Amino acid sequence: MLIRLLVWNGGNEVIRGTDPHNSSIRDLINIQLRISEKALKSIEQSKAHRLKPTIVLGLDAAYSRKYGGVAVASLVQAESCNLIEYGVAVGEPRLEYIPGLLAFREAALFYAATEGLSYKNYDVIVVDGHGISHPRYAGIATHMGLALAKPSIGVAKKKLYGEFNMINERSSCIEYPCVIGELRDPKRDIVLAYVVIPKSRDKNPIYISPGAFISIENALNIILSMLRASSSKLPCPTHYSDKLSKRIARELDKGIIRPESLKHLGLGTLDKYIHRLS
DNA sequence: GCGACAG
DNA sequence: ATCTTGTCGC
Repeated sequence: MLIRLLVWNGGNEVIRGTDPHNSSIRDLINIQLRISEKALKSIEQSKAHRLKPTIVLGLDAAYSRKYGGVAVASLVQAESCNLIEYGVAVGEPRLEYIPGLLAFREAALFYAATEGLSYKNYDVIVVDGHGISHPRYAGIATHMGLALAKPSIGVAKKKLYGEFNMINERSSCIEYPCVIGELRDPKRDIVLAYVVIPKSRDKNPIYISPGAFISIENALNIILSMLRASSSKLPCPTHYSDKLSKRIARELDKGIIRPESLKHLGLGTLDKYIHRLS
């Protein structure tokens, strides 16, 4: 298998060999409780900093009927949104989809996609999914930030957890992207995510939350700047990963490409793929 | 018991 | 996430 089992166990290092399939739901939840403790602390300590990323990593996955999950890690230039290179990982998920436990299904594949990259000094990670706007403050973006030891941001297309609080009427939006509200924690008095209407034709909101090592304000302004440079509803890092993972999953099923050939896709840049992006 | 429920 | 044709709009 190309996928390597790997999850963050809440300690100080990534543990290899932990299999979600052989763990109880309770065990997985306990791991998240330890993760969020670390993440919330790192977010708190980041309130003084202001990160201006140069290179950003985007993570997303699609599914192939024949081979399972297809994860893509895209490296983009923050300023221009140009795709620099991307890594791919394919493998059967070790856990079914369970709301709140998505990380145990996809994080290992994301990590594997990252291993194929030749450049690893990116400044921030953008993940398709939530960060701390999660019932245990440990969404997949939080898992990835800790696993890769980098600031991480979650950009989700649907709400998972939190109480929506309107800041601006949608009708009052003059320019896009437009921040219309926030997701507040029903238990504590904190903001977990910002709700933003993108400037694309799709006016459904996206949810921006910090994963780890970054403040929510910093996470918001970074994503807002990338949304303005993108024609998509998603910021370019996850937009590239979304398009590439879906195309690769489809071509794998159609037999146009084989899993073994992805080892090559995982290294270096492939202009022919970039140009064929819709 | 009744909703809510990332990808 | 995925299953799927035509169709509305820039």
